[in-house]
Amino acid sequence: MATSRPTITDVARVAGVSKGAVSFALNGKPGVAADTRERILAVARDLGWTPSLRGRALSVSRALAVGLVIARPPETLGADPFFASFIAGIETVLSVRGYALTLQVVDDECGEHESYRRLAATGRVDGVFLTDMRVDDLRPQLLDDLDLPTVVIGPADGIGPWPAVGIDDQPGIVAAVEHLVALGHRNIGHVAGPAEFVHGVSRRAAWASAVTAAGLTPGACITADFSAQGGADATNRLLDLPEPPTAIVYANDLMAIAGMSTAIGRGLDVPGQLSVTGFDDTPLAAYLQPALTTVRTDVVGWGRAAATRLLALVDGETGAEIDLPSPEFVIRASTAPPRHPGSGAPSKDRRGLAPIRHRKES
Amino acid sequence: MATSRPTITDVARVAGVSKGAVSFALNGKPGVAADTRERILAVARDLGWTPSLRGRALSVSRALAVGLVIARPPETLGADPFFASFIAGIETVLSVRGYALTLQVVDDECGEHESYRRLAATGRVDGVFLTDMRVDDLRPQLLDDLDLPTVVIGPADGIGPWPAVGIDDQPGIVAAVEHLVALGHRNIGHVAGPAEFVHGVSRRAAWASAVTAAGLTPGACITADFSAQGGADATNRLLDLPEPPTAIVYANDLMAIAGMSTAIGRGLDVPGQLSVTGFDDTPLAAYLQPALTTVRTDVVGWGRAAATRLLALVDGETGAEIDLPSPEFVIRASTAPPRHPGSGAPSKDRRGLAPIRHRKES
DNA sequence: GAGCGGACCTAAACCGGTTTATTACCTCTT
DNA sequence: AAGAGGTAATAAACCGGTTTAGGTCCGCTC
Repeated sequence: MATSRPTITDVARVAGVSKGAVSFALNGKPGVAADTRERILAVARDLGWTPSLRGRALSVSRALAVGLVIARPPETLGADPFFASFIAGIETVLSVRGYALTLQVVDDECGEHESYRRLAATGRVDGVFLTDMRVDDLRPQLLDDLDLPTVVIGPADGIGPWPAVGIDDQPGIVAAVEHLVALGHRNIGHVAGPAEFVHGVSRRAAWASAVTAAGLTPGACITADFSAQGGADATNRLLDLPEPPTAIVYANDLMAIAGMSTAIGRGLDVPGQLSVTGFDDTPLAAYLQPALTTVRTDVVGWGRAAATRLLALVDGETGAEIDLPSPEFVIRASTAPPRHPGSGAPSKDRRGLAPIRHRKES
Repeated sequence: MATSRPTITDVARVAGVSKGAVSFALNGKPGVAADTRERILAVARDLGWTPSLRGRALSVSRALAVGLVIARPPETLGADPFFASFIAGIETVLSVRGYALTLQVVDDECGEHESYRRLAATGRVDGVFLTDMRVDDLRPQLLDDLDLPTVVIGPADGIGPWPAVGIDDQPGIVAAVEHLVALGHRNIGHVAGPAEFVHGVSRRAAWASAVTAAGLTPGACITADFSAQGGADATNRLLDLPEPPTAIVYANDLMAIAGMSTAIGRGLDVPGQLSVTGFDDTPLAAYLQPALTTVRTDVVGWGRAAATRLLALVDGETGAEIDLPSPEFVIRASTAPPRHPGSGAPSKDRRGLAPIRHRKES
């Protein structure tokens, strides 16, 4: 059994100096002669000393960790590519600063508040990321009361005075609508996320205004829940309408894929009879049949930016606004000109022969 | 600005007793008279006292946190439903014990070792979960050397003496093969995960032995990388064979979905001309066209069991082996009897009319 | 040569808990 | 009445760092 790791006291004893001197030397602070500093560093290296996080955390009154609380049912969480990339981005920043990420996954909104309270009360983290912002979200106020530095993940507008790092959803949705309009679609529907979420309503608003801006009246819109089941149901309802849309803009990929499958299951040709766009660019999107036209955002960069901002806040700095690249619209095979009434029904084989219309494709 | 939280010293002062007495009272230890205990607890409640994790962690020489290091590219990570559910399961156990989960996401295997070393050296965690086990994995030995309690996530056999919590992959794959054989398939191919991963080789072995057990010779097997791209490529190679398989067992859903789309893109009818099975039961699987026949495991329960075992190890107990339910085979629409040469090509509409063969479907 | 300032280093306090050693006091034996 | 044994509570050490308050020695100034 390995004897426990050396402490700063061991280093001091071996080097023949005081604890304080060792601390100064190791942190590059003045008050230690050059040769003494060398000696101390050498001893620390020989002994294989590394600072104890616990000792340091207590001493500096910092947790040296930040928190991310995710309140989602595992089903929609598992199919969402966002968090994996986002966390990967966060880590790149945290790791070089010696910070760690504490993750909590809770069921409901109530558990989420409880989770934040406990993180704050026990001093487990120095700050948190706030995701899945809701309209009139109570959490920023809660975290303000708890004195916990917070970075809101999402666009800054409309959420009040709290610091936010986000990518504006709208250009992506607008690009999708404009693309569909250019293809000749005149009846463009939308499957929205829940109205309680900011990214649900903002994407819906972007769809509506882009359609209006094109001189068209918005088609039908059905609010779903970002889940596969929700996407499938919403699609059925849209296609059951007397005048079903010829194109549907979905608020995320998961619903888009389920919707696309639903349409195909009903015997429709996609994109011949129905064009479909998603949002997220799931790893799967490019490998579906037909490949999904969607909106891609630099989620890793987003995580990096959010972490940078949060650490700045923790350090007491205001932290400058960080600009993120706009989302990128990726055109694949799930969108095409609408089949005009009277034109013959193209065979399904058309899919394989669809002209390459990729504007960008990694 | 809220004055900082009350400490145990504050409670002691207000209650008119010593720090030690407060500590005893709060932890239910003997040596405190009943009425004194009452008084102390009342004061603590009034002051809104909560123990400082940092103070306690230093004092008991525990981090009160466990770690999970994930070494995967964000692309395959984002599309894998495993971790979301797994982490959700872990949390249910950790939260009631006051433990937290520290998550690290790293790029490569090298970064992973570095990550573990740092977690151990700084004392950031009391134990770790080990996922994505490789054949001849060096990590258990490393963690043994680092004196960090470890629970291997995966079947216990073949990984040496280390404690493991896992679900045996094999029954699921065997069920898939038997199902396909029962449908009349005689040439069953496999798209495997990388040979370096335990769950890659074990699923492959299960496929091979099940096919052999059925009195058939295993069809072609192509090793891919669990990614969508890999699944698509492997599928193309299988279908380019002189005698392509009539059914393919994929080692995970992501490859199965990409493979199924590839087949459809080549003009094949699924399941008419090619049956497909996956593994994982992604939230999307049930909503594809055709819906994917796959293997579902209780990943949340798995996470719970792993966390229970790890906390037991951290407490110095050996921790009993925990039995997990066998995976469940979910039959959907991507599997059907092979079309015999000479029989007419059924129309695609057949899909919608496929007989209900669901054995279990939530 | 007393006074001063700076460089270098030590002792000790501190962060907020837990735990051990010790003391005060009470009761029961013998 | 002295000693044993138990209970209730306190003081102090401890976990491993950081940081402040001093203290010593040195050269420099006037």
